[in-house]
Amino acid sequence: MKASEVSKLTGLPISTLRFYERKQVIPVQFVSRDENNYRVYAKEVVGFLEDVRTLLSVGFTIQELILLINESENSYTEKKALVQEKIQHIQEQKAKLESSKIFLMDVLEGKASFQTHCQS
Amino acid sequence: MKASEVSKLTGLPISTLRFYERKQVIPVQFVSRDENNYRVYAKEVVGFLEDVRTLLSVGFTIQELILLINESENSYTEKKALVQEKIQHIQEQKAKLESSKIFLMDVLEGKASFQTHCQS
DNA sequence: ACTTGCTATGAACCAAGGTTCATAGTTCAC
DNA sequence: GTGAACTATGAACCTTGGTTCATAGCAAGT
Repeated sequence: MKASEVSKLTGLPISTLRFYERKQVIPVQFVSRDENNYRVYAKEVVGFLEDVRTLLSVGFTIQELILLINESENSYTEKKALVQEKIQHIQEQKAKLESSKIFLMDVLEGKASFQTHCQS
Repeated sequence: MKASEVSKLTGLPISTLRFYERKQVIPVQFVSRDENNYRVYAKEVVGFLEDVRTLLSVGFTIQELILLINESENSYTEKKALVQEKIQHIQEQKAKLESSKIFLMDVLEGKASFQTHCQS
Protein backbone atom coordinates (compact mmCIF):
# COMPACT_ATOMS: atom_id res chain seq x y z
CA MET A 1 0.00 0.00 0.00
CA LYS A 2 1.13 3.51 -0.72
CA ALA A 3 0.67 6.52 1.50
CA SER A 4 -2.45 7.83 -0.21
CA GLU A 5 -4.26 4.56 0.31
CA VAL A 6 -3.38 4.37 3.99
CA SER A 7 -4.47 7.96 4.28
CA LYS A 8 -7.84 7.20 2.71
CA LEU A 9 -8.43 4.12 4.82
CA THR A 10 -7.47 5.71 8.12
CA GLY A 11 -8.58 9.26 7.50
CA LEU A 12 -5.17 10.50 8.61
CA PRO A 13 -3.40 13.05 6.38
CA ILE A 14 -0.23 11.81 4.72
CA SER A 15 1.66 14.46 6.63
CA THR A 16 0.53 12.80 9.84
CA LEU A 17 1.68 9.38 8.63
CA ARG A 18 5.13 10.83 8.02
CA PHE A 19 5.01 12.63 11.35
CA TYR A 20 4.19 9.40 13.19
CA GLU A 21 6.93 7.58 11.36
CA ARG A 22 9.44 10.26 12.28
CA LYS A 23 8.31 10.00 15.90
CA GLN A 24 8.70 6.22 15.67
CA VAL A 25 5.09 5.58 16.53
CA ILE A 26 4.80 3.29 13.51
CA PRO A 27 6.85 0.10 13.98
CA VAL A 28 9.56 -0.14 11.32
CA GLN A 29 8.26 -3.47 10.04
CA PHE A 30 5.12 -1.72 8.87
CA VAL A 31 6.91 0.59 6.46
CA SER A 32 9.46 -0.23 3.80
CA ARG A 33 10.52 1.47 0.57
CA ASP A 34 10.11 0.59 -3.08
CA GLU A 35 12.68 1.16 -5.83
CA ASN A 36 11.76 4.85 -6.04
CA ASN A 37 12.07 5.38 -2.35
CA TYR A 38 8.30 5.55 -2.05
CA ARG A 39 6.92 4.22 1.22
CA VAL A 40 5.23 0.83 1.10
CA TYR A 41 2.95 0.16 4.04
CA ALA A 42 1.95 -3.27 5.33
CA LYS A 43 -1.82 -3.73 5.33
CA GLU A 44 -1.78 -4.23 9.12
CA VAL A 45 -0.82 -0.61 9.52
CA VAL A 46 -4.43 0.43 9.03
CA GLY A 47 -5.76 -1.32 12.12
CA PHE A 48 -2.68 -0.28 13.99
CA LEU A 49 -3.21 3.37 13.16
CA GLU A 50 -6.83 3.11 14.25
CA ASP A 51 -5.63 1.92 17.65
CA VAL A 52 -3.11 4.75 17.77
CA ARG A 53 -5.85 7.22 17.01
CA THR A 54 -8.07 5.86 19.73
CA LEU A 55 -5.36 5.88 22.34
CA LEU A 56 -4.28 9.41 21.45
CA SER A 57 -7.87 10.62 21.51
CA VAL A 58 -8.38 9.33 25.03
CA GLY A 59 -5.41 11.15 26.45
CA PHE A 60 -2.36 9.00 25.80
CA THR A 61 0.76 10.79 24.61
CA ILE A 62 2.94 9.75 21.72
CA GLN A 63 5.74 9.00 24.15
CA GLU A 64 3.52 6.60 26.07
CA LEU A 65 2.53 4.84 22.86
CA ILE A 66 6.14 4.45 21.87
CA LEU A 67 6.92 2.76 25.17
CA LEU A 68 4.12 0.29 24.55
CA ILE A 69 4.94 -0.27 20.91
CA ASN A 70 8.69 -0.54 20.91
CA GLU A 71 9.76 -4.15 21.31
CA SER A 72 13.34 -3.67 22.38
CA GLU A 73 12.88 -0.68 24.64
CA ASN A 74 11.53 -2.55 27.64
CA SER A 75 11.66 -6.03 29.03
CA TYR A 76 8.48 -8.05 29.04
CA THR A 77 8.05 -7.47 32.77
CA GLU A 78 8.42 -3.71 32.49
CA LYS A 79 6.05 -3.62 29.59
CA LYS A 80 3.48 -5.68 31.40
CA ALA A 81 3.62 -3.25 34.31
CA LEU A 82 3.27 -0.34 31.92
CA VAL A 83 0.24 -1.82 30.22
CA GLN A 84 -1.40 -2.57 33.54
CA GLU A 85 -0.73 0.97 34.64
CA LYS A 86 -2.36 2.19 31.44
CA ILE A 87 -5.37 -0.03 31.91
CA GLN A 88 -5.64 1.45 35.38
CA HIS A 89 -5.44 4.90 33.82
CA ILE A 90 -8.24 3.97 31.45
CA GLN A 91 -10.46 2.92 34.37
CA GLU A 92 -9.84 6.28 35.99
CA GLN A 93 -10.63 8.08 32.77
CA LYS A 94 -13.87 6.16 32.52
CA ALA A 95 -14.81 7.17 36.04
CA LYS A 96 -14.00 10.78 35.21
CA LEU A 97 -16.12 10.59 32.11
CA GLU A 98 -18.99 9.24 34.15
CA SER A 99 -18.78 12.14 36.59
CA SER A 100 -18.40 14.59 33.72
CA LYS A 101 -21.53 13.19 32.20
CA ILE A 102 -23.41 13.71 35.43
CA PHE A 103 -21.99 17.20 35.66
CA LEU A 104 -23.10 18.04 32.14
CA MET A 105 -26.54 16.64 32.80
CA ASP A 106 -26.77 18.86 35.85
CA VAL A 107 -25.80 21.81 33.68
CA LEU A 108 -28.67 20.89 31.44
CA GLU A 109 -31.06 20.80 34.39
CA GLY A 110 -29.74 24.10 35.69
CA LYS A 111 -28.34 22.42 38.79
CA ALA A 112 -24.60 22.75 38.25
CA SER A 113 -22.48 24.89 40.51
CA PHE A 114 -21.85 27.82 38.22
CA GLN A 115 -25.53 27.91 37.39
CA THR A 116 -26.76 27.98 40.97
CA HIS A 117 -24.45 30.87 41.57
CA CYS A 118 -26.16 32.86 38.86
CA GLN A 119 -29.63 32.34 40.21
CA SER A 120 -28.93 34.17 43.48
CA MET B 1 -10.35 33.09 49.21
CA LYS B 2 -7.08 34.25 47.77
CA ALA B 3 -5.19 32.67 44.91
CA SER B 4 -2.82 30.61 47.03
CA GLU B 5 -5.70 28.95 48.85
CA VAL B 6 -7.51 28.05 45.64
CA SER B 7 -4.23 26.73 44.32
CA LYS B 8 -3.74 24.53 47.36
CA LEU B 9 -7.28 23.20 47.30
CA THR B 10 -7.35 22.45 43.58
CA GLY B 11 -3.73 21.55 43.01
CA LEU B 12 -3.62 24.01 40.12
CA PRO B 13 -0.71 26.45 39.98
CA ILE B 14 -1.65 30.10 40.45
CA SER B 15 -0.35 30.75 36.96
CA THR B 16 -2.98 28.34 35.66
CA LEU B 17 -5.72 30.10 37.59
CA ARG B 18 -4.74 33.36 35.91
CA PHE B 19 -4.46 31.63 32.56
CA TYR B 20 -7.98 30.23 32.90
CA GLU B 21 -9.29 33.61 33.93
CA ARG B 22 -7.65 35.24 30.93
CA LYS B 23 -9.21 32.60 28.69
CA GLN B 24 -12.58 33.26 30.36
CA VAL B 25 -12.91 29.69 31.54
CA ILE B 26 -13.68 30.95 35.04
CA PRO B 27 -17.05 32.72 35.17
CA VAL B 28 -16.61 36.36 36.19
CA GLN B 29 -18.88 35.97 39.20
CA PHE B 30 -16.33 33.64 40.75
CA VAL B 31 -13.54 36.21 40.85
CA SER B 32 -13.60 39.74 42.20
CA ARG B 33 -10.92 42.07 43.54
CA ASP B 34 -10.19 43.44 46.97
CA GLU B 35 -8.97 46.96 47.79
CA ASN B 36 -5.42 46.04 46.75
CA ASN B 37 -6.49 44.59 43.45
CA TYR B 38 -5.87 41.11 44.80
CA ARG B 39 -8.16 38.46 43.41
CA VAL B 40 -10.88 37.18 45.71
CA TYR B 41 -12.33 33.84 44.68
CA ALA B 42 -15.77 32.55 45.59
CA LYS B 43 -15.59 29.23 47.44
CA GLU B 44 -17.60 27.55 44.67
CA VAL B 45 -14.65 28.01 42.33
CA VAL B 46 -12.94 24.99 43.84
CA GLY B 47 -15.57 22.49 42.75
CA PHE B 48 -15.90 24.29 39.49
CA LEU B 49 -12.18 24.00 38.78
CA GLU B 50 -12.29 20.32 39.62
CA ASP B 51 -14.94 19.88 36.94
CA VAL B 52 -12.86 21.90 34.50
CA ARG B 53 -9.90 19.70 35.21
CA THR B 54 -11.88 16.55 34.64
CA LEU B 55 -13.37 17.75 31.39
CA LEU B 56 -10.00 18.92 30.07
CA SER B 57 -8.38 15.65 31.05
CA VAL B 58 -10.92 13.65 29.08
CA GLY B 59 -10.34 15.54 25.87
CA PHE B 60 -12.49 18.65 26.00
CA THR B 61 -10.89 21.85 24.78
CA ILE B 62 -10.98 25.17 26.56
CA GLN B 63 -13.11 26.57 23.77
CA GLU B 64 -15.69 23.84 24.28
CA LEU B 65 -15.77 24.53 28.00
CA ILE B 66 -16.31 28.22 27.37
CA LEU B 67 -19.30 27.48 25.19
CA LEU B 68 -20.81 25.42 28.00
CA ILE B 69 -19.93 27.85 30.75
CA ASN B 70 -20.76 31.20 29.26
CA GLU B 71 -24.33 32.13 30.08
CA SER B 72 -24.92 34.83 27.54
CA GLU B 73 -23.13 33.25 24.61
CA ASN B 74 -25.87 30.81 23.66
CA SER B 75 -29.58 30.48 24.10
CA TYR B 76 -30.89 27.77 26.36
CA THR B 77 -31.88 25.67 23.38
CA GLU B 78 -28.48 25.90 21.75
CA LYS B 79 -26.79 25.12 25.00
CA LYS B 80 -28.98 22.13 25.63
CA ALA B 81 -28.06 20.79 22.20
CA LEU B 82 -24.40 21.42 22.92
CA VAL B 83 -24.51 19.59 26.21
CA GLN B 84 -26.31 16.66 24.67
CA GLU B 85 -23.72 16.55 21.93
CA LYS B 86 -21.02 16.52 24.59
CA ILE B 87 -22.71 13.76 26.51
CA GLN B 88 -22.81 11.84 23.25
CA HIS B 89 -19.11 12.53 22.84
CA ILE B 90 -18.48 11.16 26.31
CA GLN B 91 -20.31 7.96 25.45
CA GLU B 92 -18.12 7.55 22.40
CA GLN B 93 -15.01 8.22 24.45
CA LYS B 94 -16.09 5.57 26.92
CA ALA B 95 -16.56 3.07 24.10
CA LYS B 96 -13.13 3.98 22.75
CA LEU B 97 -11.61 3.50 26.16
CA GLU B 98 -13.24 0.11 26.41
CA SER B 99 -11.76 -0.97 23.09
CA SER B 100 -8.40 0.52 24.03
CA LYS B 101 -8.49 -1.49 27.19
CA ILE B 102 -9.10 -4.65 25.19
CA PHE B 103 -6.32 -3.65 22.82
CA LEU B 104 -3.89 -3.13 25.69
CA MET B 105 -4.87 -6.43 27.24
CA ASP B 106 -4.17 -8.09 23.92
CA VAL B 107 -0.76 -6.43 23.88
CA LEU B 108 -0.16 -7.95 27.27
CA GLU B 109 -1.14 -11.38 25.98
CA GLY B 110 1.00 -10.96 22.89
CA LYS B 111 -2.04 -10.99 20.64
CA ALA B 112 -2.12 -7.42 19.32
CA SER B 113 -1.52 -6.69 15.67
CA PHE B 114 1.99 -5.27 15.84
CA GLN B 115 3.00 -8.20 18.02
CA THR B 116 1.71 -10.88 15.68
CA HIS B 117 3.66 -9.26 12.91
CA CYS B 118 6.89 -9.64 14.85
CA GLN B 119 6.43 -13.30 15.52
CA SER B 120 6.61 -14.25 11.86
C1' DA C 1 11.70 49.71 59.07
C1' DC C 2 13.06 45.65 56.92
C1' DT C 3 13.07 41.23 55.19
C1' DT C 4 10.36 37.46 53.56
C1' DG C 5 6.42 36.23 51.10
C1' DC C 6 2.20 36.89 48.55
C1' DT C 7 0.01 39.49 44.80
C1' DA C 8 -0.21 41.82 40.14
C1' DT C 9 0.92 42.46 35.01
C1' DG C 10 2.26 41.73 30.16
C1' DA C 11 5.33 39.42 27.42
C1' DA C 12 8.22 35.83 26.41
C1' DC C 13 8.78 31.17 26.53
C1' DC C 14 7.74 26.07 26.20
C1' DA C 15 6.24 21.14 24.70
C1' DA C 16 3.07 18.41 22.20
C1' DG C 17 0.94 17.24 18.11
C1' DG C 18 0.58 18.29 13.84
C1' DT C 19 0.52 21.09 9.16
C1' DT C 20 2.47 23.83 5.49
C1' DC C 21 6.13 25.15 2.37
C1' DA C 22 9.76 25.05 -1.02
C1' DT C 23 11.92 22.10 -3.78
C1' DA C 24 12.58 18.04 -6.54
C1' DG C 25 12.08 13.29 -8.49
C1' DT C 26 8.27 9.82 -10.40
C1' DT C 27 4.39 8.20 -12.93
C1' DC C 28 0.16 7.83 -15.02
C1' DA C 29 -3.20 9.35 -18.53
C1' DC C 30 -3.62 11.19 -22.71
C1' DG D 1 6.36 13.45 -24.28
C1' DT D 2 3.88 16.74 -21.63
C1' DG D 3 0.96 18.10 -17.90
C1' DA D 4 -1.51 16.74 -13.73
C1' DA D 5 -1.11 13.98 -9.80
C1' DC D 6 1.71 11.40 -6.32
C1' DT D 7 5.94 10.90 -3.65
C1' DA D 8 10.05 12.60 -0.95
C1' DT D 9 12.65 15.81 2.29
C1' DG D 10 13.93 19.18 5.86
C1' DA D 11 12.62 23.30 7.79
C1' DA D 12 9.43 26.53 9.13
C1' DC D 13 5.11 27.27 10.89
C1' DC D 14 0.83 26.75 13.78
C1' DT D 15 -2.42 25.91 17.85
C1' DT D 16 -3.34 24.43 22.37
C1' DG D 17 -2.56 24.52 27.10
C1' DG D 18 -0.02 26.18 29.90
C1' DT D 19 4.75 28.17 32.58
C1' DT D 20 8.41 31.47 33.39
C1' DC D 21 10.29 36.07 33.67
C1' DA D 22 11.01 40.85 34.84
C1' DT D 23 9.19 44.19 37.35
C1' DA D 24 6.55 46.21 40.96
C1' DG D 25 3.01 46.97 44.68
C1' DC D 26 1.16 45.05 49.33
C1' DA D 27 1.66 42.43 53.81
C1' DA D 28 2.94 40.25 57.86
C1' DG D 29 6.20 38.91 61.41
C1' DT D 30 10.17 40.55 64.28
